[in-house]
Order: sequence, then C-alpha cells, then structure tokens
Amino acid sequence: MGGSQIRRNMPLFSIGIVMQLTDLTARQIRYYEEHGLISPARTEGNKRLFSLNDIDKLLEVKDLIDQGVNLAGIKQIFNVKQQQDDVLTDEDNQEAEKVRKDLSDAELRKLLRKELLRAGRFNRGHGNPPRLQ
Amino acid sequence: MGGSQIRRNMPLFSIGIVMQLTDLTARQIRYYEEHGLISPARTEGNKRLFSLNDIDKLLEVKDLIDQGVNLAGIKQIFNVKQQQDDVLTDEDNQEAEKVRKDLSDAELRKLLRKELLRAGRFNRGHGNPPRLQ
DNA sequence: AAAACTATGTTAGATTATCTTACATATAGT
DNA sequence: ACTATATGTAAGATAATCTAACATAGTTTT
Repeated sequence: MGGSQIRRNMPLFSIGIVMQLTDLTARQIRYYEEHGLISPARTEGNKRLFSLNDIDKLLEVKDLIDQGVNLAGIKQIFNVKQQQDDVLTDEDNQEAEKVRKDLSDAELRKLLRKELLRAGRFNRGHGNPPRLQ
Repeated sequence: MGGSQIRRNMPLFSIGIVMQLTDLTARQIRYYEEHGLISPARTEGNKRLFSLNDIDKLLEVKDLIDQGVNLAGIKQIFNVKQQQDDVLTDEDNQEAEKVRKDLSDAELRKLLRKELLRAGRFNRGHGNPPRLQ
C-alpha cells in the first residue's frame, strides 16, 4: 500500500455529497455497501465518510448496472481487479512506492486537488470519465 | 477559465472534515468567514460546504497567523493576490500565463513569508515572536 | 403461475453534526 | 487602563444521516 493509495482512501465526503457526485440515491449507496462493494469509513458518530476510491467504485457500479450487470457480477469484477492491483503493487514498485510514501502533509492538498481533477478515468482501461460537476 | 477552476471551487467538504484537514476549530473557521476571508457555499439547510480553494485559503490564514499577521493584514494580502489573479486572467495569454501563475503562487508565499519575517523583527512587540530556528 | 429473489423506494423514529447567538476571556494594541 | 482582537464555550434549534422495517416492480427459479 503506497502513500497515494492512502490518500485516495482518505475519508472525506459525506453521503450527501457522494449522492450529488454519483447521482445515486442514499438507498443505493447503502445497499451497495451492505453487499460489500464499498466499505466507507465512519465518523465517531457513525456517519459514513467516503474516499475518492469509494466514489470511483460507486461510479463504476453505476456504469456496470447501466450495462445490465447485477451486483453479483460487479462483485466478481471488483475481485478480479483487486487481484490485479495486488499483483501490480507487490511486484516491482518498491522504490516508487517509497517515494510516494514520503509525501509531506503540505503536498497533500495539491495531491487531493489533482486527484479531483483527474477523478474519473479508472486506471485500468475502460473509460467513462464521470463528470464531477 | 478552464474546467479546473470549477473543480477547485466545487463545494464538497463539511466543516468537520475541514477542521481535520486544517487543524482549525469550527469557531476559527466561522470567524474567518465572518470577516470575509472565505465564503463557503451552503447546503439547502444552511450547512457550510467548503471547496479546495477554501481549504487552501484557510491553510494560508493559519500560516500567516502563525507568523503574527492579524486578520486585517491577511485580508489585505488576499486582496493583493486577488488583484494579481485578475490581471493575469484578463491578460489573454491564458495558456502560458497559467503556468507562470502556478509558479508565482508558490513563490509568492515564500516571498511574503520572508518579508513578513523581516518586518516582524523590526516592530517586535508581541510575546510570541516568530520562531527563528 | 406461483414463489422467491433483486434492487430500489419510502417512512418513521433516533442520533449526530452543524447552525446561530450570546457571553466569557486572554492577549495585543492604543 | 481601556479597547479591540481572536478564540473558547454553552444552549437551543434544525439539518443530515442512521437503522430498521415494510412496500414493490422486475426478474429468476421452481
């Protein structure tokens, strides 16, 4: 797990914002969580807090559902992608990972900003850039 | 105006998250708003929603306050920077100017910091002098 | 065709997060 | 010494979110 991965996993967004960003209902988002497609963090008071990764996943879920894939299928797809990610991460990226891990807190905002700008194109291939606005 | 401007001004973050991200209290954040240093958006139900720009500004406020600048001074500094931004934006060399602007954004902070540090040495009157380390 | 399952809607009651307003207070400036 | 600045804190109100339960249109399965 590299530093940037942590950043992309930083819990930042309330469900209301995620609803706007993904155009999903709260019911849908909770249902997808219930079925293990996402695992948003929680505040001390039990409110969900979503990361950029969560939002990416939700947009992907939405996309796949639009294409007729059911949740079971999406779950499988996510599993496969996760395995790929594991392989890619474990392989040879130690050095780059190390560099990435040492990002200063000051740079965090800029990274966040960047992430938002390019939030969209899921790294592995298929492209439907969700518009964040 | 590029799409990125829209993104940076997109209201996304609740005050709780901004507190964590900036290490400011809610009181401070609201006070800075009250004095016009930021203008976060609101939800339909009147909750504040902060953008990345807001967070940047808050971090800058915090930084300047740590260096002994009062809110009036910070307001002036923001005004100056805003004017510069306006000029640069109106000068229709948008593409190249944008790069230059990014550079000068980072640079300007350092210059300001230096300048303020020097000024602080002259009229030192407060018990909490800038830590010269 | 009936039964079961899937994915979502809706409602209700409870709880958290945030809001405004007001008062308190320690430092800093005059 | 007085005033202004910047922040803390408390109270009461309300918005946003939570869980749980029941409803339902489609879709599979039997």
